[in-house]
Amino acid sequence: MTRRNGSKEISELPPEDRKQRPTIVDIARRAGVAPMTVSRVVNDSGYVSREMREKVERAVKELNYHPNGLARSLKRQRTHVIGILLPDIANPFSAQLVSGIQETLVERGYSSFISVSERSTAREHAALRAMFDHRADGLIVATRETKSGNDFLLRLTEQGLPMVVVGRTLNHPRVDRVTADHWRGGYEAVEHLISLGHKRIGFIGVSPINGAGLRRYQGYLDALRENNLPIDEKLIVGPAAQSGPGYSTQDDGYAGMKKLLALKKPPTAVFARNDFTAIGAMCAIRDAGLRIPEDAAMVGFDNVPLAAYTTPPLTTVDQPTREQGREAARLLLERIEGDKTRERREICLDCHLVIRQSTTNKNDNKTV
Amino acid sequence: MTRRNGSKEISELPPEDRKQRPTIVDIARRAGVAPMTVSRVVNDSGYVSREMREKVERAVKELNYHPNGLARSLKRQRTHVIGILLPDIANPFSAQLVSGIQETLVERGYSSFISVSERSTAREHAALRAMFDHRADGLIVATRETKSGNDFLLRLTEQGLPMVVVGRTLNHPRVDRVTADHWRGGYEAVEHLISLGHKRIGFIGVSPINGAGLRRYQGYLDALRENNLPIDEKLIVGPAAQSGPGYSTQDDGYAGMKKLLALKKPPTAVFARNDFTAIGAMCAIRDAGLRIPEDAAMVGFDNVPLAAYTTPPLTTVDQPTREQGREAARLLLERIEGDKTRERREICLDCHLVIRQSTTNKNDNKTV
DNA sequence: AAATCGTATGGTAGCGTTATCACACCGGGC
DNA sequence: GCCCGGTGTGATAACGCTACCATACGATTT
Repeated sequence: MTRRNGSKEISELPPEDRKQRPTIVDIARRAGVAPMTVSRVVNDSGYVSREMREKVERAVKELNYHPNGLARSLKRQRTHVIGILLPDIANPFSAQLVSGIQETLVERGYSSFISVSERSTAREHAALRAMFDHRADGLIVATRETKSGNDFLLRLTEQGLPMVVVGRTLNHPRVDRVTADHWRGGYEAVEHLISLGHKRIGFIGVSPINGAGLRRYQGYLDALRENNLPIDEKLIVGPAAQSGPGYSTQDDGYAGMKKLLALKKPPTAVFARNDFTAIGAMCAIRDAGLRIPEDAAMVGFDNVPLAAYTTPPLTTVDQPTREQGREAARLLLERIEGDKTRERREICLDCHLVIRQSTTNKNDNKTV
Repeated sequence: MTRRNGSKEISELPPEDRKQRPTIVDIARRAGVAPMTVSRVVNDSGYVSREMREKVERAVKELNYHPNGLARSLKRQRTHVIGILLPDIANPFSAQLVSGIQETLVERGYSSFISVSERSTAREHAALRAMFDHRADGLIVATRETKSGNDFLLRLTEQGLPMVVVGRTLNHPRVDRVTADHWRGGYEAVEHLISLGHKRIGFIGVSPINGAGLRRYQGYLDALRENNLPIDEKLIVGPAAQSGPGYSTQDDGYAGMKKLLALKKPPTAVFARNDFTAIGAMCAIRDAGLRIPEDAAMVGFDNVPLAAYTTPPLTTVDQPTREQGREAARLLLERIEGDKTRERREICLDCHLVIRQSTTNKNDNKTV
């Protein structure tokens, strides 16, 4: 009983009851071996005789020993923890991304801890700082780009923290990148509308701040251009400029669509930045007493599970989110366990259009 | 240059370039003081002269020093990290809960790391184990109850890990609990339907496994009983029994409603276990060519942001999720920083019914 | 018979912090 | 002149673990 002091508390409990978590020394004593031998058994490394191994394993079980991850990580200079930074959580995209990441990580013996920035740069900083200080072995970052966020990420990279970004950019030679081809997804969505005869096609959800970086929006612009349709800025509406990183919700969709419907010549079809925005917009159309798709067709982006259950079911662009997660984790582990300084790598996966009744009701109008 | 060996790599880089993160010793050397003094400056503890403090602060800034959280936590026996265990992530409930938790935590100087069980007990175990091994100071658990999950949680509690459960139970004298009054929420939802004249009211989303534990469902049963309406088991349909913990999605809602509509006497109103289930059910009603609420009224639970944007907007029960998060964090910190062995405490917050057009279209039929 | 090798175990030293004690200085009160 | 309390600084020893080296023994090999 050389452990701890705080003398008063000790006397209140019988010494054996003090639920101190056992350490490797406790196990060693109990099994009558050296701590080093316990370590070898627990980590299954080096030579241990059957006899010793059994003694140790018995002691481990009896005291319910689990190694202290802090001490182990400190010594090994490896935590086997990957930090995942998400913009927000209420979101099928986040869920599938995490699911894909974890799929790869668990089979390689890593755990992952998630943090959420909630569109606040202060929170983003705090989360990154916490991950860095607790020495995560690497980071997967899926937050939206901001100036100060980027600076911070670059600083961490410079300090040697391996990093992969998903669905965004970060310009650094040692930061890998995984995305889906949002440009093409947007392009095909708009081509689909054009092929249905639409000529006035709106876009909801782009804010002046980050329109340049939004590739699905660039796809929209390019599809119009290449089909010789005019780009009418009145048909492009975004969420009210806000302090945080760009984002767009059902509220923005509703408000945006109202603006479009108030125009002298409203669009006959609308491409929304994401499915939630599209859902909000569809509400506005319905509230205006108009029909979808006859009076206004709608396309979303992301193919969230709910998109099959809107009224009418939503045409949208599917991106392989889970696979992006898997690839991101793979790249990160490659860098962590292999060459930390190898040149950046980029992986771009394909999107594809899912046609439902919000653009055409030629199919019979059933959900499933 | 006493640091590290791996001799070959060293010679390839000029020694100054080795991006080793600086330690407290590096700072001490640079500032010409003892490590202890650096520690005092960094932690703002004990006596330090202005002169020393400035020297140290300069060195800290120049080398961009940040203390190693592992070492610090190991020494202090405190990580200042709280683990949050969520059932899944694609979910406004999770988002608001986390948001509330973090609100409280950041102002008290803690960080939080999230893990997701994704309805797999194996994942749940792994996540808990990782949190425990990395010595999180406490846990907030919002996963669904399962036998093996409960056992595991109880073991961790017995080992002295402070814990609060949210929206579920865990029977242990040292585990606090935060919930909303789902029973009353369910009760009021059903009373609302009864007051509109409904007599055949269905329930979607309960599986035989955990119906007993689902308090909103008990509220449904009790409301029927106390209004002398018969409980008809044919009107109660759940997701197909499955291995994992109970859950219910739009898919279950759609399938469940189809079953109900196929009955000889289908219900005139349905209470769904959650909003997503309700949304799926509404699709099934529409696909059957029926009107909401005239042919079938619908009530959900949770008041997710999307509920205001369904067709028609969904009557549902709102629970104060963010506040549950705040309370959970408060209780946990109280236990961590105060009396670790104090008796369990329970906090139950009120729900309230939000009436929209899926039960009555007397209001004018606008979304906002 | 000596050198070599695979197997088995333990000792020691640190990973990067900080609690604790030790010491040293200064001014003031007796 | 001595003691005291407040102030300032550093040395030392952990926290719990594992990399590394040292040792030891039996079985080959030369």
